[in-house]
Amino acid sequence: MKKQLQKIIYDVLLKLWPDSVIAIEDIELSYPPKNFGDYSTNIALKLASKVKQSPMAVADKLRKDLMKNKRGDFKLIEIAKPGHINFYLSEKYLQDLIGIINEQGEEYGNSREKGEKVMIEYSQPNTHKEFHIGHLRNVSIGNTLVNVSRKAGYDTIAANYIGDTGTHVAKCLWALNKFHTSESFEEKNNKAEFLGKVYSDAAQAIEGSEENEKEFKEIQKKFNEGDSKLIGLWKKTRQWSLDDFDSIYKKLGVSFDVCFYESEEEIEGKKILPELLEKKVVKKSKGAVIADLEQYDLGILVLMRGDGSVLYGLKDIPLAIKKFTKYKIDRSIIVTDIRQDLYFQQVFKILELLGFDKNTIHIGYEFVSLKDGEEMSSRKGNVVSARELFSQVEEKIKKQFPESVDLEKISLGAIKFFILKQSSRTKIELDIDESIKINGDTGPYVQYALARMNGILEKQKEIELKGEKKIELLEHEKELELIRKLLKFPELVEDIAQSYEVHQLPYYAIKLADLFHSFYHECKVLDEKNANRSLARIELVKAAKTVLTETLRLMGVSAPNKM
RNA sequence: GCCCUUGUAGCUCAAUUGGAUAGAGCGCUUGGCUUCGGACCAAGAGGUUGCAGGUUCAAGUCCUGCCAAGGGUACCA
Repeated sequence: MKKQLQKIIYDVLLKLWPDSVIAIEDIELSYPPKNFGDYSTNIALKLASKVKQSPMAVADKLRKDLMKNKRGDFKLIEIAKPGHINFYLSEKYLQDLIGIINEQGEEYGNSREKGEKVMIEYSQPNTHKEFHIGHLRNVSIGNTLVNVSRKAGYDTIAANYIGDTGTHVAKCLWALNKFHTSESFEEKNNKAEFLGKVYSDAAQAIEGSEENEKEFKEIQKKFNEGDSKLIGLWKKTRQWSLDDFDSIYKKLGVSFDVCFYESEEEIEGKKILPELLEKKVVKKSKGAVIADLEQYDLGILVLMRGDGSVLYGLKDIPLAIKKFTKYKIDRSIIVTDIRQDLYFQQVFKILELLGFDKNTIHIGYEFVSLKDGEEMSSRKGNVVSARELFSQVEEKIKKQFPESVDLEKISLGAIKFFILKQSSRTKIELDIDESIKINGDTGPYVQYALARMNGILEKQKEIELKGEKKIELLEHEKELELIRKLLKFPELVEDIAQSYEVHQLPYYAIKLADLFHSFYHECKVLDEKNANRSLARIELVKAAKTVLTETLRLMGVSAPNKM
């Protein structure tokens, strides 16, 4: 609707003030406050000084011409102080939308193919470390972006990039050799959890002792040189972590189209280094290899240590190049912790200097900390693992609803909603008891709305409604408000694909659930005495169910049929 | 030191990216099931948007200064 309306306004502008016309995309349409219509434009305010008339005069002229072109979609076009033009959709337009939604089903809200290829890299867990609740924020955001991007018509590749090598791995290997025999760890039940523990113990042991540090450095050197025994241990333990990640992804309902590994990119990085030096994008300094980006106000990035070991940057560059050349993408999106923002600006600048001045975007989110304000750090060993969070929340929900059969769906819904609801700019201080709630603005609240819709649609099968479906009978304020919300869904998808602000999705879902609950209390759906209207209301419930289910799907949340 | 982000109701967060009367939930006060599921609904109280200036038809949003919190800033990722 938004786009059609833009076009209509544009045509009128063209006719009235051909000299002052602005680009069609610059005609802003917003959702006005309550009782000011469905759409609103401030174009008259913008145009007033250009055409040297008062905003209200401009608005009034526009309105008169718009009235002639409005067709049946709008019942009213008004102007309001200081120069807003407000559009009120007709009841018929809203009623007809229900038929459109029910016809399109889950495809409602899909945009046309945009012909643009996008890769979204997210998750990026480290092997040999615990998968903790901070990683959950990354996965929730990344997966939502992928789903939204696809729905908005972009050819989207979901990518993972696993940190399977580096200092943390060497530390873990050192500790495994020193403190554990192979028999002792072969029989562990949760091997990934065990590895995480070994890693944090190792980190602390090395920090506190020079002797340990020396030993570890030797192991690290041997590992980097390809010592066969260490490589064997690395391969085995690495697989434990990878298996663990797979099971977590499965539980979360996310999947990746491609998976990159740091151990592989490290080799590529070494290969590409001579070329980088030759092109003078990087240089040697103080024994290390650096990119001096001071002239761009981006400081200095170290790509290779003095001892010849490869740092993250030298792996990310060949990876980025691969994304653009091998996968032929037009836009590259990387989701990580906000603390890496400068780092990625540096990497993107280096890519630009190499001639890859493509569309590269870093989406940073603030980190998750624990309630006491202490930062989670797997090095310190004070992390709350994702699994621990799952089981604690499930337990909590089980206590509340002992009869529920879909604890997993409900608790995952609660967790993902809680995480996604906050804009990526805010820090999340997590207190499991306080944070993951089940009433109010939460996942379960929305799931409950869906369960009610299901309840109605199930019950409908048991009764006989003798009548004729008359969609024009939907004229109750609550019905129309609900439809108005459904109308906005496609525009929301399009918005998020542009702004990457995934938190709008849970807010939309909550508002939609809200309007449904409110409708539910005011309007009885199944009413044999009013069969015609009942049949129409069933169509509305179906449409609401479709849109709400689809909204949740974008967030990676599913809802139980019964709660 | 320099750079970035944040500061909105008692608490946790929104605000269509410069638009109209700054909105939700939790908590608090009150009301609602002989009814399609009360994990719900309806109503109320609660605000100098950190402080002070500036820009314009219009500022929570932009610019300047200050205060407070967090992060980044050459060998972590």
